[in-house]
Amino acid sequence: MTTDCENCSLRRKDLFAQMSADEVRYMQRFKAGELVIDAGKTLLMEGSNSPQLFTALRGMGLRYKTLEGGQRQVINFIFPGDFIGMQAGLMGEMGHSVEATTQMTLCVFDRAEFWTFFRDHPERAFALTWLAAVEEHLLGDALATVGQRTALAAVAWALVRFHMRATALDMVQDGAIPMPYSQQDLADALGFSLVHTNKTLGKLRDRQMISWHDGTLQLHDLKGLARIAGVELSPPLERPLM
Amino acid sequence: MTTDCENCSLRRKDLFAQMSADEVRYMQRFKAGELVIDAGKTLLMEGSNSPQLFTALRGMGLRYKTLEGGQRQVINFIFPGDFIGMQAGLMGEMGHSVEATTQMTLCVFDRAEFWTFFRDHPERAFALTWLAAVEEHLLGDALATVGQRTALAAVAWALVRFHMRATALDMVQDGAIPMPYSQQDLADALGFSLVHTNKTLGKLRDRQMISWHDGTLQLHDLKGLARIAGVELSPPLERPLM
DNA sequence: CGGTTGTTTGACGCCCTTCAACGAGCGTGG
DNA sequence: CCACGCTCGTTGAAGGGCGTCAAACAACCG
Repeated sequence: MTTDCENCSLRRKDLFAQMSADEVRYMQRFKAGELVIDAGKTLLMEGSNSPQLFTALRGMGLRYKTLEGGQRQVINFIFPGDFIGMQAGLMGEMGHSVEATTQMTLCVFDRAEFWTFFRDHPERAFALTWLAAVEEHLLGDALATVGQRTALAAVAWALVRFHMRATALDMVQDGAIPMPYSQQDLADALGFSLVHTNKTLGKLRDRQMISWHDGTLQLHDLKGLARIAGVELSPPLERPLM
Repeated sequence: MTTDCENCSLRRKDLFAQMSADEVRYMQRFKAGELVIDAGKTLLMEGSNSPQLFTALRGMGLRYKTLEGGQRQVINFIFPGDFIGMQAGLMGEMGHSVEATTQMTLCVFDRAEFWTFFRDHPERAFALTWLAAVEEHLLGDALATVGQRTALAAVAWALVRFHMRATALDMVQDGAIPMPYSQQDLADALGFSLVHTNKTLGKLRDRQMISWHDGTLQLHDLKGLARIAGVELSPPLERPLM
């Protein structure tokens, strides 16, 4: 019993670009099924060549790379609506691993059908490229904060970004955001040690700008955080949904 | 007097994926002209919405973002064959600035024609998406080094990567690579200060692994550098040429 | 010749890493 | 029931990698 693209609640979020009825019908045909994966399991491995592509329907995960020294760099956090596996679909090899942080249910597409996108449905192919461009943009931002911002600014940046994305997906209730990730995950995303990340979060907590416990995050002073991060509080980029 | 795509020497490099004669003809029609830009000049500004797209034919440049504090993060170094302006072409706004480091000559495409790619030439549209996926892959690598590697490993990584790309483009003569960038550029790419980057380069020089002067870079111990960087010495990813 | 840009080196200090320890929550098995 | 192990968050102390400040040198140019 899978969700029809027609009735998919994700499609109605403001974050995602409108799709024509024709496009929706086409995606429905393209959809091979749904996959439920448990928390902590890995969906794709770096270097693998998966025959399937996914878009996250429910749940959250993360993309990461592992270096030779054993260090882990978290590339980004995966929210519902994110498309997963494009690198394998296009280049034949994933550049990072993907793992589920909570239980996730994913829309499954067959990679073999991927090519027909470009031949038969140019709007969808355009959307795919658009998506890749958005990811590149976001990765550029992440690179800039990891490279240039101090720990305090970097943590504030990550939390603000997280909040904006969650807000765009209507995941915020009474100012409380589901936050399934560990401080280690955040540390690995920002390139800081766990200890220092923890102490930096402590500073923001002492200033009563955030509270984060029991898998729930609250930002009590969004403007203050944005000032510390050095970013504008603009809504996230509109993006296509696959 | 512009270069015909037919005779473009870039197309013959191993780095770039083969194109059918049909594709070459189509790209030729798509090409609006050539642009020569002087060293130090800005080609695209962050936030701008350029009506034109480019691929670098000759010369080198760099992509960068500027933060509110005035810091600069270099996103990557631009080599001949790189496609420039995709973000503006797809999302309507550049996420970073682009500037010429040496004099550059660029192939100019009209953005308005961009859409016809997807409608009339699905192979080219596919190549474009492929290109975006490659960039995402490379950015992920960069993020991992900036986030996780020490200064010595990061500098070695950057030099090895630079060497491999230059080699794939036949820019190496007697082990000497043209290196038009300043140490400040490298520092801003890796997220280290100029002083510390300089001292790190000094260490590699003292070990007689590199020499870099007068705009020329030589790597005397590629394997040693790769070991310090913690990377495999694999050839760069094949990529499409626009 | 002065002004500018880029490289190099030394001194000093701090942000961040590492090491270490402790507590809370939570399953598992005695 | 409680002991036990495991994960995760928290805090303190010590040390080092890296940033900042400063100055000098070389190359280039008007």
